[in-house]
Amino acid sequence: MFPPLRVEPTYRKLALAIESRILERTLRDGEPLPTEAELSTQFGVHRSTVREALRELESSGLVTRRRGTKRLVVTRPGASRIADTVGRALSLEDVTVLEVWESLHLVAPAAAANGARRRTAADLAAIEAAYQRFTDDSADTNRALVHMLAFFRAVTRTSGNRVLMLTLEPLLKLMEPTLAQMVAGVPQARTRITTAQRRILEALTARDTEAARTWMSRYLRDFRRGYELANISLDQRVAWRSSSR
Amino acid sequence: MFPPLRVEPTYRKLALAIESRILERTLRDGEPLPTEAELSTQFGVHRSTVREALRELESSGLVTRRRGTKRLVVTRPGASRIADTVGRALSLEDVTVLEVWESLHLVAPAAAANGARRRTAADLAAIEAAYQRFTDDSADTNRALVHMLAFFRAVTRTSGNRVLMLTLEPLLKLMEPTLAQMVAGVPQARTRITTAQRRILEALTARDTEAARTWMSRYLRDFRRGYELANISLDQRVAWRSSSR
DNA sequence: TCAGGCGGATTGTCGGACGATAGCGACCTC
DNA sequence: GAGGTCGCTATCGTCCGACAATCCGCCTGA
Repeated sequence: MFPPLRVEPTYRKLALAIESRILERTLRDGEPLPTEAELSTQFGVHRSTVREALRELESSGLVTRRRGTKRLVVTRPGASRIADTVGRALSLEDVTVLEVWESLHLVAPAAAANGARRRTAADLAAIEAAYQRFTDDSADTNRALVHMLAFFRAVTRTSGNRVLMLTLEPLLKLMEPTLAQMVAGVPQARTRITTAQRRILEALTARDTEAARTWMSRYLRDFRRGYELANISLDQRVAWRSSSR
Repeated sequence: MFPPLRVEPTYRKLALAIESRILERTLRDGEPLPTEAELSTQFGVHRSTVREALRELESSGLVTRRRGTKRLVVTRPGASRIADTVGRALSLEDVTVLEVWESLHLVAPAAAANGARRRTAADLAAIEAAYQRFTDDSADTNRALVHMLAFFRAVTRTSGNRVLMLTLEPLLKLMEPTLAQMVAGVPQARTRITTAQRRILEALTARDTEAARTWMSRYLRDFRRGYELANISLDQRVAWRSSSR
């Protein structure tokens, strides 16, 4: 038995070659990539081929172009890019709001509980800031949403677990549309959100693990109630609008 | 104040155009993409430009080439592709084994608990199959690993939550190298794994939510113990080898 | 020292070419 | 008629070369 031999096209080999340079840190975050012409001569292939490889890397977020600049620079695919990728995949799978909610309800309370132990003063300040912004500036639904999401992020960050942070991101993005609908449609939502956020903040301040978990959990369960009140079915598919980036 | 106007290059617009066709299901899963020449005339751009756009889509997994075939077909980015993307990102962030373990310890027990309620007979059969394969064929570490991962997947599937399944995938991939090290280095590992898996299977069979959660949790905690015995530091960065795909 | 102008370097897009091969149908054999 | 072979054509992979737009660094002059 021979292994099925696969001849990868040149552009793919090229992309892999550059990718591995980035992964092994030979090319480091922030460094500019060689120019297309340079790569073309170095690898001994035509510039068109180089460009195809570059598009591949660009789309996976390993290289990006800073606004209004020409050269590509090496970057790490940030949370928001990953969220895009994952969110798109999930929406193509016709994942329901319920599934996303469940996952969020799994991640966020655990993160909060973890955070209650390890949160720093800076973490707390960030959470408080998000909380304040929500209470001060939640008249506009979109603004309110932004602050809510920021609160989630800030709380999750206290867990010190970057995997959780990265996991959270697509969930938030997928929840956003229905969440907006809910906040807009349920009058008492803002008050309840404020209360829950305050309780969570207090729990984190007091380093009370269980309170943090519980209140985050209640907070999220309240969302479900809100959905019912706003007549949003949890069985509907999540919405997705591809961010042009 | 004007919003910063950004002129996207043609290849990007093209990629977005095709992507949105896929997202809105005008182009459906499995359908072949038009040929490059066709796209080139339809959009009125040069074929090179089309190709750059296609590379972008290809790298994001929205279109793929079936082995030994020419035409690109529309596909949904599968779990393993997502796992690649996420795993790469996490490894670039120098995420530690501990962080991944924590996340796994968060997801898997919850999935098992959920699954205890909704598991079907087919689910059970799949889990049992994975369990059997592990007990029968765990002499070779790599084989053992494959079966272990299959067990996790099968259990998580019972939760009926595709978000969890997708979340699990990168975690497994990131754990794999250290897990292999552990299984290879700790003689009693195989026995303990067998036991834990059997308990989990039994709990799921009996629809015992709490037992399922507990045993999965213990199972994972046992990994930590194994790491200690095998002298694997949880603070080390996760390993990553990019799968050529 | 800093604003502004200038030229080269780099990217974006294009036209076209050519070899390799996957896909497909015609044709042949049993 | 089923199955296999042959050859054509469409399509992809790669290359060559060109040119406009524009970013960048340098130089100059106030």
